[in-house]
Amino acid sequence: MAPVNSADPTAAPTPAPRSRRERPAKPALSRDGIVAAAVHILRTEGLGKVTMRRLARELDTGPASLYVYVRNTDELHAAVLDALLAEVDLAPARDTSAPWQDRLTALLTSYLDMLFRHPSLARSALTVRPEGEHYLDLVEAVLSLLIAGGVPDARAAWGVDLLLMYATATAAEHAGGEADHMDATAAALATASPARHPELARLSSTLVAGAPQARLSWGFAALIAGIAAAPEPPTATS
Amino acid sequence: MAPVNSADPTAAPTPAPRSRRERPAKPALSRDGIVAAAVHILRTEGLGKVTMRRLARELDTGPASLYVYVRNTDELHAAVLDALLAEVDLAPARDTSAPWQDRLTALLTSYLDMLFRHPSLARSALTVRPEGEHYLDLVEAVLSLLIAGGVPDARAAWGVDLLLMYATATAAEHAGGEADHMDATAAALATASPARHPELARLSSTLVAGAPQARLSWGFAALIAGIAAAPEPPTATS
DNA sequence: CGGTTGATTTGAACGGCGTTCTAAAAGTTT
DNA sequence: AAACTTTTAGAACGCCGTTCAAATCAACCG
Repeated sequence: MAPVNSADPTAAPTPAPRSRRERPAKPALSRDGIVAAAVHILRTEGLGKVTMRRLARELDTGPASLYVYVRNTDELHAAVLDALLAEVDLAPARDTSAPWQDRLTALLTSYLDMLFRHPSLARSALTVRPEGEHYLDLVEAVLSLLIAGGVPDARAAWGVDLLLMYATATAAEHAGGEADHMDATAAALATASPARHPELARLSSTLVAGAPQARLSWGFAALIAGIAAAPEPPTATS
Repeated sequence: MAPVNSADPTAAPTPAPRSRRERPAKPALSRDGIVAAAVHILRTEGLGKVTMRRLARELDTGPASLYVYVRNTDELHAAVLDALLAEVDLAPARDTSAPWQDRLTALLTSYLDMLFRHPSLARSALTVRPEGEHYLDLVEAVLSLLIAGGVPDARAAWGVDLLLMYATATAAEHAGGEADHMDATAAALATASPARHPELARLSSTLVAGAPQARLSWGFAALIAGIAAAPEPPTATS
């Protein structure tokens, strides 16, 4: 590993920034500012670098200062996720000219594209509990499309979970080195002996076949069909 | 450094083990032994503690020694996952007396129960690329059940992904404090104003309704139905 | 205007982590 | 017995989250 440090403190051009209170450019630390800086780091260096210490460095302060506005790292990541959720294009939900299935697929694809744009974020998107406004917007959009498609209330409500989870999990799965994943899976499949894993050996090529895009839209189609076709859930009042 | 090991199985009452070369009881470090110890830590302390250093302490050695048998922490976690995959009950795949859908649900439920038994593991199960023998067994079982159900090859092959991903993602979602998750989501939904989120407000109770078990089996049913009903994927040769 | 009070900011520290390097020990071959 | 290869240890580097008590700042009150 190269111990590269372009910002080596011993080689500071400003000889002695005695205290960081010298420079007047400090934007006065706020939750929004913190999240914005975190998003910037995410964009340039990935979620792995969105850390309290790195973020404090970016804001020219100490890590402890952040804890006034953010409870912990998980909450920070959740806030970043919600901020990025604003990028999702909700227009398909309102456009009434196309079939509702196509609009739903377009909406989910937009959500998924956002996650792909920031691969490292996808992993945490599954586990983080989103509470932000933008997340509610997304849920509302998916839900209203299902309702518009004539899906009964109960199935629509539960189907939202299914659809969003599928999109999120797909992004999370492809988060690590993309080519690696498929290659490794294919290699593992190749080790399947026809004796122990007959079906797997027979279909090994089909299992990994298809462009990601094709698999994805097929998955959406299958889910939408399944939600519409599944039996009505019990209407028990929990 | 404190060589404190209250739960060391080989705990020697010798007050000052000057060097760890004193005791002869060292089981001679092997990949299997390492994974077994890691599983033990997982069982007792969760995945968060399955770390190179903690594991080395457990094995009464230094962290560096482990790197001969395990490339890095991710690979260690993958090995632990595969080891636990052995707990999944594959019997439903062979029992030909029940309807295939029920057997498939039983199989997936067994897989999911394993993940619930070790909640912290579920999160990494999504991102980790499983290459072990037990994972192949599971895929083979699911695949053969779909084939047995008359699902055409291409759809069955792609459907396996869908089903396993759903189960894994469900477990991962419930990994964090379980009650917290539902409560927080419900609270977030409550903040939805009927003006901005009409459908969401209308169905807020339905969205979080139902026992986890009921939602789960409904999800399986929807997926299975969707896989069977979805259009045939393009038979392009990639 | 000075002083008090409460919020904000900060430096320092504690304990933990992954990983790599180098040297020592153990085991194996010649 | 000597030369080698593999396995094990020790130590270190640089990161991380989080907490604490002190310092600073800002507003309000007399």
